[in-house]
Amino acid sequence: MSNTLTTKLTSFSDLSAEEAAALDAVCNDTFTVKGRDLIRVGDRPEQVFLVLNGWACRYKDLPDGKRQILAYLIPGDLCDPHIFIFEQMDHSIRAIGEARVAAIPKQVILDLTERYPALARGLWWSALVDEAVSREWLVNVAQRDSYTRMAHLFCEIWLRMCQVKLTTGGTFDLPLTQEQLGDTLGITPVHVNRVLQRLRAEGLVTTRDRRMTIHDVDALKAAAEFDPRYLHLDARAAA
Amino acid sequence: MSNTLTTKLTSFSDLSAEEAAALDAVCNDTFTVKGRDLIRVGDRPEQVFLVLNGWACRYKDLPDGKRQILAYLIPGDLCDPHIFIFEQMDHSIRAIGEARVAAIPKQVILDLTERYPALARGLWWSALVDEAVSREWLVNVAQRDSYTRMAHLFCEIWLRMCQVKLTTGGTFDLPLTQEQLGDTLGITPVHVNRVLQRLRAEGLVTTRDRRMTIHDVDALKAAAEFDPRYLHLDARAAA
DNA sequence: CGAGATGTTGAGCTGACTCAACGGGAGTGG
DNA sequence: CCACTCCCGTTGAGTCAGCTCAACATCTCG
Repeated sequence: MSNTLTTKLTSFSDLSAEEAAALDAVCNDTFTVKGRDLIRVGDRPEQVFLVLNGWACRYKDLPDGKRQILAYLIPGDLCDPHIFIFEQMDHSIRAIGEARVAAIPKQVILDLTERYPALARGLWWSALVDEAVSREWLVNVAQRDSYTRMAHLFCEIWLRMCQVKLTTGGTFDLPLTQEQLGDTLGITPVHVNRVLQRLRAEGLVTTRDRRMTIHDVDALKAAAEFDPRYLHLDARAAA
Repeated sequence: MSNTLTTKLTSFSDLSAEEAAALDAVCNDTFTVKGRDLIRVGDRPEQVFLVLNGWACRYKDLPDGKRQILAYLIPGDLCDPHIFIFEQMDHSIRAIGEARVAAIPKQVILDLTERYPALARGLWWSALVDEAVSREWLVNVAQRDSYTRMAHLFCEIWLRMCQVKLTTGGTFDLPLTQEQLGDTLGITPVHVNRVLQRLRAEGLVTTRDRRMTIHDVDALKAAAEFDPRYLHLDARAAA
């Protein structure tokens, strides 16, 4: 069984058996964390983390105690291979709930991308998608009301989970508390609760045991004004 | 007189005379635009643009007519050299006011970074800073009220303009309309006006003829809860 | 000299916030 | 096995930052 990163990259372009094997081999140093920081502001990481199971997030804390979640790292996500150009991290990365993570020395990544150009290209593509997602989050928070905003986030998570084949029916893991959703969307936990209730009342989603079910993806997309192009999922078809 | 990109990269690490010259030589194909798109959603650009004079911005339009500005490109800014991995742009880039721009074929960039590793590293660093800025914008819009938010934006612009030596005293070009400020900060033009008046009333800034003067940078930083670390300006000192 | 773009002001409205309370479930310790 | 506590979700009621709508003032430029 190959790792999730392989699954993700395969959605971009075919990998040879050798490349897939090289990617899998990279994950020998794995460990489990639970709700703890993997990387903290000010660190200068010498390794790259790959999420194998569970979720993590990038976030920033503000002096007044507020927190903003900048991105989710779901299985198959790599926290940036380029970061070692900076002297220090300007944000932190933390596991959400329990997560299994592989630590990969940066040299291993460098060797890998040098030997296998297809992998290099795939990782590039993946990093660019992460940037595109970040841009869309800005649009989301700045321009859409809380209802549309939350629906939009769920559509995005849905598609990303589909990409790594972690959905069954309309259901997938969503290990977030309402507070964390609030820190993602820039709204209060109280308000998250009310908006979520509306989405449930309209029959769009159900949540249960840290899992979410989307009952009508198209209806949710419509509610979210969702245009999936920014995820660049079609790279394979177009290439 | 060398171009502004050279100035910017020099703030990261020294460039040899040869490297600086190579960078300058790249800008032979220049032109002037005024408030028009350089790149549009759906395009697949085969070249990279370097802003020499004036400003440009990345932006996205929404179906309901709203617009979000995602980033400003000021002199010395390159619109990403990696974008050609994607099939199509997911946002547009437009000149703000009148701007002089150099069009650089992507192959020229590739050659340059291959021949001069120091340049490659500098461009890397610059791209990473752009990402860091984008993350901070998300924090800004999601977590800070409109007053703090606007002050924060002005602090950032101030430091970026300083980096490319485009400030004189506390004054610098700010070719933005209040509507564009609104599209940047996620607030109404009407509200931009009122917040701006408050910043003026408190003696923090003055605007006149599309130029801004900051009268007390420290006071403005305090009002903005501004922490400049995300701009990674100290790369040189730390390295 | 007219027209569109930009900036300014006033007045009323509303989406999201604050504060405060309560319920249920999971873990912990006695 | 119960009592306690903490975390998380839920609900209600009042408040406010920022919005909408609408008018008007300036300015630029053809």
